[in-house]
Amino acid sequence: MPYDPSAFPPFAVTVDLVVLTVRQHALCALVVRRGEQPHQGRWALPGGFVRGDEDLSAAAARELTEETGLLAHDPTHPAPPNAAHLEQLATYGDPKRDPRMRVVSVAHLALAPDLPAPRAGGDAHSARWAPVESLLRQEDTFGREAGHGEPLAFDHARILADGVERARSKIEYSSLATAFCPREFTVGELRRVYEAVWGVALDPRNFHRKVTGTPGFLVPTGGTTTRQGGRPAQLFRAGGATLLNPPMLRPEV
Amino acid sequence: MPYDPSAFPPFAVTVDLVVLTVRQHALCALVVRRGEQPHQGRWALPGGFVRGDEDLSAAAARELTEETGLLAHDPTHPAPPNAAHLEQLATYGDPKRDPRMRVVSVAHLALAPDLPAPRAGGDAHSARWAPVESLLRQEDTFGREAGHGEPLAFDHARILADGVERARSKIEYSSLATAFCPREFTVGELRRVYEAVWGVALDPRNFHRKVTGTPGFLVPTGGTTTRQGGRPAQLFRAGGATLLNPPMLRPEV
DNA sequence: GCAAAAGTGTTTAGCTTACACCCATGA
DNA sequence: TCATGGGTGTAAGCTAAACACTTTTGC
Repeated sequence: MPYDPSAFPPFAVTVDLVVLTVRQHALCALVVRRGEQPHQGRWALPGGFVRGDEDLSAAAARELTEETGLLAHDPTHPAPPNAAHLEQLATYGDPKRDPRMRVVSVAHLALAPDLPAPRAGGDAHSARWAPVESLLRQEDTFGREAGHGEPLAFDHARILADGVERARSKIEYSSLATAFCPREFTVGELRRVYEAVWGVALDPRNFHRKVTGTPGFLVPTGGTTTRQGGRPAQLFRAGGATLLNPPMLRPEV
Repeated sequence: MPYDPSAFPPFAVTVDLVVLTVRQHALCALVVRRGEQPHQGRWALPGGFVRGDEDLSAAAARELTEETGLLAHDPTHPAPPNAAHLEQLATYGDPKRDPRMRVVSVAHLALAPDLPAPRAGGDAHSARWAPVESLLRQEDTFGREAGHGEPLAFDHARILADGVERARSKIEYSSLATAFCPREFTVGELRRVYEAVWGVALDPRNFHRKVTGTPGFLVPTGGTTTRQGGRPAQLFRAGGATLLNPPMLRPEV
């Protein structure tokens, strides 16, 4: 059945960002306070319109830098100090997802190390890191959490849940967990990333053997640190490997 | 940096389909001959514009039915006889990917059993199943293949490659390979699906043990068939399990 | 009978797990 | 000295890979 292309309906295309980090043993997402209607005053994922001459990934990288100061990191090049992992997540286009007009949102997932402080940019009045656990619990129960009573705007709870699930599964078979760590980190710090993202406890001894025994995952820098207390721990940087084979095994839920 | 939403640039949004099947031991994709400019006469992935009141998945399901007669299959419901698996793949929005206008394409991946014959629909003059190996080889070498000399239109070779990669990895840890099989199938037929998608040979004996030993993957129907020759083989239907744990292991490349 | 495909049994190697145990530091 | 986290050793159990072998049909 032919469809007249000259009469194609106009869409607005946006990018929304699921920016995840690990702070204080909890997986957190960046949310911004909406400054305008609809859902004014509600928390939402950062995002914005794609410009006319801009690729989707470029729009996502631009929004990421505006909101956080982080640079999207092309994995084929050496990482700048404030690098974050950025990848496309999925696209959301329910005709009713935005009451103003037909908006298709290309969601992206960013993984970043713990930052000093979020930086409010774009049209957001303020920004904060919130534990994903509390952001997603609201979707089900509407239990009012300390300081932020409403569920996320639009379909952003759904997008966040998809992003979290992507991150949880992807650190199983890739070295992406290092994107949550500073440039130099210890095995224990990397383990705490896995524990926070998966929400489980891992055996420190087997974890150590596993990650140090996977070729290309970690490269020792030679230095040590005692910033976590206890015996000095070796410092590592992320190695060149991107796929872990065999993968890290997530314990049964 | 605020950006005036009232001045958002208008986009056309399309869905493109990577429809895969296995025929004669080869992974094949559905391609249609373009009937109009640009790239008139070239092979392309089937697709079309998303309508004004239509969700993205609904548009993809509509295009799939128009092109093949297959029904997109909600895995929470029992499968109709002509069911296909359909899922979102990725979104492609390079500003220059279509010379006519700014088009964002939300690609979807469909997996279907071997069909009697493709059915030309939409604005396509004709449709055919082509081995993905030959469709993707053209991207690199431009070696002229029998009967179809040019690479795919637009960025469709890239989209196809992404869809094939998704299918190859997803049959590792999910029961999706059964989507390539008829409703009742033998272990050997399922193995030939894996072999065609991965392009490797698998040990029939270990494969048999593995798939029949994974709970919920296959349920015996009680019947047998000799349509593959040799000793009669038990017939199975896809079980309720969607995730395979432990996964099928793809041999080293 | 013979070819062909379907299945079963068995051995070996690699990996995960659980946990005992030792190491090096700060307080 | 003790608490804390870092790191190594080791034995048990599970899985996959390789392959010998039996089963059941069509021709």
